[in-house]
Amino acid sequence: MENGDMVDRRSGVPAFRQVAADLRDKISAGDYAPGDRLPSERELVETYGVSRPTIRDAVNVLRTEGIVTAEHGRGVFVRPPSSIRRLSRSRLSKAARDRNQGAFLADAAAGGFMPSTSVKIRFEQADERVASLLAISAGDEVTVRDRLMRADGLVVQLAVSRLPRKFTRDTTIEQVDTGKGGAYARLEEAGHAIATFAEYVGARMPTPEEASALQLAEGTPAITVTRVAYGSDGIPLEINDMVLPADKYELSYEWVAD
Amino acid sequence: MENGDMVDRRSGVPAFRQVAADLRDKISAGDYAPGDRLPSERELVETYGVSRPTIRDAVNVLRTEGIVTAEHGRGVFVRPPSSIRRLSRSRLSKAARDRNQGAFLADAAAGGFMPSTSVKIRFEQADERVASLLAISAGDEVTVRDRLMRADGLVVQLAVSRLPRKFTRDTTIEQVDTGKGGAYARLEEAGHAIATFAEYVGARMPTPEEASALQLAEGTPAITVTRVAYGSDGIPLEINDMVLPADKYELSYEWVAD
DNA sequence: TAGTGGTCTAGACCACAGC
DNA sequence: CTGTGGTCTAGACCACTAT
Repeated sequence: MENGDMVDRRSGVPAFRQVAADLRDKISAGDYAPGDRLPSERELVETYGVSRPTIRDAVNVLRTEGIVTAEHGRGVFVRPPSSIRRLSRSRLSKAARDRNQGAFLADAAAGGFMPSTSVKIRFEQADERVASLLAISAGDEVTVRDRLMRADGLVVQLAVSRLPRKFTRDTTIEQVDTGKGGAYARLEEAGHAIATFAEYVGARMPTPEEASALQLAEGTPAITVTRVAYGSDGIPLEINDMVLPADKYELSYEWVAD
Repeated sequence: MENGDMVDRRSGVPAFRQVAADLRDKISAGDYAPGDRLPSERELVETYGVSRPTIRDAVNVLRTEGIVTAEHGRGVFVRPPSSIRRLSRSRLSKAARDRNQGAFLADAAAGGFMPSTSVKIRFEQADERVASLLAISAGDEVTVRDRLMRADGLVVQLAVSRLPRKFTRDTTIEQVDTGKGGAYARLEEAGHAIATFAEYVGARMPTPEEASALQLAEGTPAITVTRVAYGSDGIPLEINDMVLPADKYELSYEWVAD
């Protein structure tokens, strides 16, 4: 900032935005490196010549942008870029599925972290969206497997899997432990081998529940993935709604041209 | 909220979070429907028995969650769910490429909107990341096509495409108008047909520049897509960094199992 | 104990929208 | 003109961290 770091009162730009922009510039210029503590709010009050609420507004801009985090009693710190784990989708190979219990554990094996999951089973009636994706009627019964995946103890993924109940009756899919090969193996035994997958990827800000479950820092979006598994006859067998922390994951897809 | 909508001072939960939670609940319960105006901040002051800055803190929580937007002089409104356009990746078919100038125009044709793009050409030296993705040396010259895509006048996508300059010299790829079939057609004419694609999908909060270019409302993340196009010999020919508004797009991928 | 961020107040004035 | 959100002040007290 030019004039001894004071804000320009005549520029028309709100003071808190000027301060935010100045701090942002200093961070990207390396004046404050990742992990560094910013000057305290009271120091910034002196530096910029504005009141503390104004400084807090400025810092909040950077917090919601995800470039700093505040720690109560300690200070405000420049967020180090978090290491991104690349999840290769399009690779739910049968071999990998046979070895263990599904995509997440396959990813774990590849990523070298200690996985654990908790599962809750419930049954519900398909709403509009679920019915449409599963090609059943709204109100039809679906089996719901609500999962919480941990890597080295940290929750890293929420996944809710839904299958038409007509495909899961009298199978271990309706139990917590689906057995070797997971739910897909049980479906195959029942004559419903998976033939194709579709995934729909989006992003949004997390709900408060998701934010606390995934321990998301402020300013961290969630990646949403809806995977639909189809049988060889094109019938949808399962939809899986996943929520991932956007600061930890990147999805990768590969395909051949034409 | 229970006690005549006043906040509970003894609960330990900050007043602004109680107000935010109450408003959030009322919105999801339908008391305030999409498009509805919330009570004015001064009315909420009376309702909850807190000061106006506290009300503003509460409303800001909802704004950064993307569930309301404030309009100066008019009020705070419940954000209607925006219509999501589904972009089918894995479908950059040669036929579609031949018909026009690339993936965006193909999407436009499918989506039924009026597309327009502006392009800036520049040349730069590959940084670490670009060099690694393009399998060249850091510092090698790359041709950069910086694009801004509009649909019906609105900016809906930023895309920066980089190719090793050794592949673009003496081609129209180094000009604004690449000609029929786009850059991929020119590459193919030069003996570099595209064989495979890879895409890496992530999400993050937009930079201020991206937010204003894409006219993103507060609390709207950006989806980032990095597409790498490979030749038949496995050599990377192009990387394309795209930024999309997460409230308008969903990406779809399909593949066959095994 | 001292320093940090977290919360909150009771105002004030400004800029914009709409009648 | 009135009502709306946007900005800002000058404090106060609390809760947490570190020494």
